[in-house]
Amino acid sequence: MDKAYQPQDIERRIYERWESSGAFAPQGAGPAYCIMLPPPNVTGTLHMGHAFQHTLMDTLTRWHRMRGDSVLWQPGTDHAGIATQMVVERQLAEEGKHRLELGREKFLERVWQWKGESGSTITRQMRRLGTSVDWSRDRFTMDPEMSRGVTEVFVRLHEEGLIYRGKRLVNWDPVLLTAVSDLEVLSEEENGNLWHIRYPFVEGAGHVVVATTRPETLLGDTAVAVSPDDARYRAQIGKQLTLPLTGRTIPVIADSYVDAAFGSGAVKITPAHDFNDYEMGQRHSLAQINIFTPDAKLNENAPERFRGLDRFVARKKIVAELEEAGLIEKIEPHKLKVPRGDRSNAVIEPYLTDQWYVKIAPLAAAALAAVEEGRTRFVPENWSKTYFEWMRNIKDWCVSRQLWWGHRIPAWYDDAGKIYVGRDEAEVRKKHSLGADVKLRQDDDVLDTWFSAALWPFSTLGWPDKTPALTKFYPTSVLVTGFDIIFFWVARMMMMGLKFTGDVPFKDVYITGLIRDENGEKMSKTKGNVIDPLDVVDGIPLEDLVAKRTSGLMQPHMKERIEKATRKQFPEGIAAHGTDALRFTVASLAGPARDINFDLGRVGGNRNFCNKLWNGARFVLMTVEVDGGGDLTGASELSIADRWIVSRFAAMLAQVDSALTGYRFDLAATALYEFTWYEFCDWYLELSKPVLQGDAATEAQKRGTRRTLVTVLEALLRALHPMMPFITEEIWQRVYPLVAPLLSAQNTRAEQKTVDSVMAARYPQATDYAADVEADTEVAWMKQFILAVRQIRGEMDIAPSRRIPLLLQNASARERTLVEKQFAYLSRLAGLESVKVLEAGVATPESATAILGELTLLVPMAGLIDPKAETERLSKRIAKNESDIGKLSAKLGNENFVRNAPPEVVAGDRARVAELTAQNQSLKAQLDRVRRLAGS
RNA sequence: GGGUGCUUAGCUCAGCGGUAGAGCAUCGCCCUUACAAGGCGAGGGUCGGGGGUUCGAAACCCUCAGCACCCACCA
Repeated sequence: MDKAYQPQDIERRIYERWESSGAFAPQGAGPAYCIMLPPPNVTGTLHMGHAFQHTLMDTLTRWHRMRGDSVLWQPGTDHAGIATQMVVERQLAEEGKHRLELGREKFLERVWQWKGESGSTITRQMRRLGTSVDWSRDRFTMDPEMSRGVTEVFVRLHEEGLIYRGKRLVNWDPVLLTAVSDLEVLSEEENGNLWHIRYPFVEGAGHVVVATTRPETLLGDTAVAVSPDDARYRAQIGKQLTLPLTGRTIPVIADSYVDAAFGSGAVKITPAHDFNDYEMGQRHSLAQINIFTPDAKLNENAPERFRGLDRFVARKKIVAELEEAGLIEKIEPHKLKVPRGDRSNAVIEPYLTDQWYVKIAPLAAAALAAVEEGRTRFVPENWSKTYFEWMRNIKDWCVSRQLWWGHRIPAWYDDAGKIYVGRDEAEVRKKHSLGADVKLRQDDDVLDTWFSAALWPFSTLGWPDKTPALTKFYPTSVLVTGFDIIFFWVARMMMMGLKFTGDVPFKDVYITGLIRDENGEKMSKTKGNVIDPLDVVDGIPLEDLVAKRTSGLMQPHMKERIEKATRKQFPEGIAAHGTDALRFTVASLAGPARDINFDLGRVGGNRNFCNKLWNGARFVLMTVEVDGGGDLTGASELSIADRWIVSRFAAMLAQVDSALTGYRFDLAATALYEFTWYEFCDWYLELSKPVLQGDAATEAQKRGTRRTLVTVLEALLRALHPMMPFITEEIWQRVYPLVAPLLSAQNTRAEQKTVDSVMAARYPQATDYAADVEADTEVAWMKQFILAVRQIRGEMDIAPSRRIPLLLQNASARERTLVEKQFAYLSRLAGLESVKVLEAGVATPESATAILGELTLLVPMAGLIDPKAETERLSKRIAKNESDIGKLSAKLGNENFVRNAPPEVVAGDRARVAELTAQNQSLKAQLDRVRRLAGS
């Protein structure tokens, strides 16, 4: 084995072997366990959020697989309608072309071509992360089988009256020229104005002042509304006003929606261009005058001089004309929420169009009930509140999009405009007895991408057919996803799943935090703070990183700032850390927090952890192979340290099990890390050396230790494997042959005599290993003993190579026995030359002192220790003890504490005070002696 | 306007009713044949402020402040 862990050599080779072995597909007859991979955009690339969530899913998948479950992790990609279409349109624009010139068919060819070129990027990247999905079942949302499910759902919902077509206001994106759903509109506060405009009365003098943020929509006004309770306007209700610039006459109406306290208390009503006004228009039977073209220019319903003007150009012109006519009362600066499309960033226009809607209330009711009844559980639990809140206020879902890339709506129109919905044209003709003479035209629109995504948990399993996979794996076990798509996706899968399968799509929804940069900022290309997970894995030189972050920026002026920040943050680029270090890091970041700040330093720490594991394994292999010749089957005897590490291992496994069961990947990672480094490497490997390297131990004792070394290591590799698949596989391949002859049948999967990969081995169970209280206690004492000596050595700057003599005072019978029995351990780990037990009353040389219970440890100072340094050390210790004694005594002096606290707590504190007091007594005596020495 | 989180060591985060923890960074001694990507020691926090419950609060309750996010039709 190399001296240091070199991940890049190992990872690719191992992944290829796993994949080609077919081990990612469901195996065996164990209970079904299934995770649906949230399908990434087929033309996208892997970002840190994917790396994070995929690691968690892979950890669960591998863990359950090793526990003997029949595991399906279903992969796939999403066609991502708008996003993908925009990319291809941009490519065309660079060639000076537009999709309308190409026509639908040619354009779609281009998109498929692009999908073919870039579609494998993300799946390739996923392989680098070790993702153990069942690639043989890979799906794409626009595969024929997936599309069949989409059509089926649409037709059935339509047959039940749960899909309808309606003309109403939708969120219209005037740049993309399509309707979008409520969720795809983001409202940000922006600076604007509140224009107070005078609308003169038709009869008589005077006017009503209306306040508006959108003066250009005045041209579509069909009323002015006031509050019925507003005394100022009571007399004007019912009167007619002259709508400026148009000469039209509109009425003053009363509606309780109007807030008398806002603006002027009078609101212009434009039913065709505002959601509230639309509803008020319905209540008062007002006309709807659409004044915009689809790309938000004024249309033929506007006075001629405004026609063809963009809405914002028209706004200026209208305000200018009003001002000229003396109709502007005042203009106030005003902050308002501006709705923008999440993809185009264009200001969204409420616009009257015909669209397809899903009637959501009946679907939502079932989805609400399922979570209320606990059939689906959110983890952490409080996300269910967010889900409830949205579900209770949900509105009908506009599912049609005026795009080309997506599932075309299965509806046909005849020349009279009559609509027929069916699985295909033939079915429609047959069902409605339409002869060949009737011309039918399919709806041009496609479905919202989230419509097909909503079917993912069952469409991927073969629905509408009743496939074995569907029966076995639905409902799936857990959905792992971010809170940002609870509404977009989770809620919709719940509704569709319940509707079409009668059961929830998943039992658990584990909501992860969102990965941000180290300052808590969202990672984005615009901010230039993106860290590509594969750059963390493979490393990237500074210049390449700068180039990557500053190329293709939407806002070129940010370039300089991004470059500067990048050079400052990564003066030497990013080092290669390997996949396992990245995976272990993101797993240990997966705590309950909602925002997760990605800290490269922690990946570095975990790369070191990999190296530690690597070298620990190297030690084990070297000692076992060299010393034992690999023969571990003979008679063996376990040392106290052997029994201890096994006992500790059992405790760690129990922790990991409960952590992973509760989706606390962070706690599982911590338990594994601490055991591996602090117990196995720091203590056990060191404790094994006196046994293996000396002549004192018998062959059986040596064999016992070698066996323990290698069997615990082998099981530890299995325990670590779900989070760190590559390094554990690489080491396991070398370790397993040594332990295979020793493993009982229960340690391999029942159906396999031997396994050729750690991913197919059985996950170690706490109950397979013996807890050993005696060993725990004894080793704990030895550790205390060794640490006490080490502390003196450390603080006195005694070189590690210098062996020192040690004297013991007040040793109890048990301590004498222990010291004698464990002398080899103690002397080796504490660097002792000798240990001498002093009888009571024997004079002691000047020494540095440590106290362990009753026992006093003395390191003679001659030639080793500076009396002044020892004075300081003792004083510090005494002061600390005194402060502790003070606190505890105060507590014990409170009779309420003594009366009410559990007896064991009180007794514990009392014992502690007694111990500290005794300790300080000897320390003080010692201090006096050393002081005299220092003074002389 | 509703709702949800967060505030613990210089930085990034665990702990969630009984003596303040980890990683990284810092300081000291060590190239002790598993590992210098390391070993052994050390320093560093009145757990955002205030109040309450309790024998005991970083943890539970109230309140204030700051930060972040989500939802909503105030023109």
